[in-house]
Amino acid sequence: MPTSRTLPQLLNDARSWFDQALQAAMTTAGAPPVTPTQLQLFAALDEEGTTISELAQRMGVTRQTGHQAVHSLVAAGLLEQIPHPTSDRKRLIRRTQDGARAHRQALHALERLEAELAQRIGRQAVDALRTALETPWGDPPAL
Amino acid sequence: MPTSRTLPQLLNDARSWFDQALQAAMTTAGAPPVTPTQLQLFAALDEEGTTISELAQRMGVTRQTGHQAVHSLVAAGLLEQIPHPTSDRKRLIRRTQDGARAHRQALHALERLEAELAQRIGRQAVDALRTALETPWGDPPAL
DNA sequence: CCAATGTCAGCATAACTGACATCA
DNA sequence: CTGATGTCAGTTGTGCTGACATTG
Repeated sequence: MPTSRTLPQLLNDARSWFDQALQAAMTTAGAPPVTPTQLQLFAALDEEGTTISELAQRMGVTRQTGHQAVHSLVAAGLLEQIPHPTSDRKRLIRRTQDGARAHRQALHALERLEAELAQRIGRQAVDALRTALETPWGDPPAL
Repeated sequence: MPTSRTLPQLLNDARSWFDQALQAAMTTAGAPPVTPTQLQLFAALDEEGTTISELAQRMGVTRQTGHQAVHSLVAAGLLEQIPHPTSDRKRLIRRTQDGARAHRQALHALERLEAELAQRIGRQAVDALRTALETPWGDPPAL
């Protein structure tokens, strides 16, 4: 018996489980395939609209990476860029109607997945998982 | 207050925490930078040597992806390919001495990281995390 | 002039599929 | 011949850095 699998591996497998299931759920629902990365972008948006720079900061990626992610979602018709009310330099990112719908569908699918997981490994285990992950871990240590 | 972050996001953040810390620990130790992906490859090896196809199966990736990962580690001097005793077609992958050393260092770093995490969020929370992740989740549901 | 913002272009990594030679 | 194996080549997705125009 080899030593137990490492936490990074286990975390990765868990993430993959959700990724695959979310993809499957969205495609069978005929919805645009929203990846968890894109879902994270949607979650970082607010209702009034958000600039790309602000969005990138919230997601913890560079401005350019944010730009690219937004660009592909604009191309897919799920986001739109509108002029900023007070500044010509800034442009606000907003969900289109299709985007808002896809966002709701994805969130709903995740809720069902979490419920399904609770049935499989126990509600208590899922809650403990959430709790451990939601507790702030602080900066990665240098040791 | 927006609804709580999704589990895939939380899992991703946790994985990133380990990734960054492991990278930092290895480079400050002067060791070859072993990514968690590469660590997973090492974990899939057995002592006698393993074929690329077998390795890829254990990692859950394609044969070609496995080949590529092995190739870069051979180039880095951490793995070597030796002829198979009974078949000319197969070639066995083994760790070099450097590879075995880097592997041990990485595993040790992860142990210390897990201990550090236990100090920050509690041993109980870390144990619960492990337990929830180690419980078999089954196949991703189709819903 | 300076700093923030958006954008374009290019690079790196890690996954994938396709194609092909080889050998049990 | 067939199937498994190793390999090469190309594509995709997602992150990065660098460079540049625009504008407050």
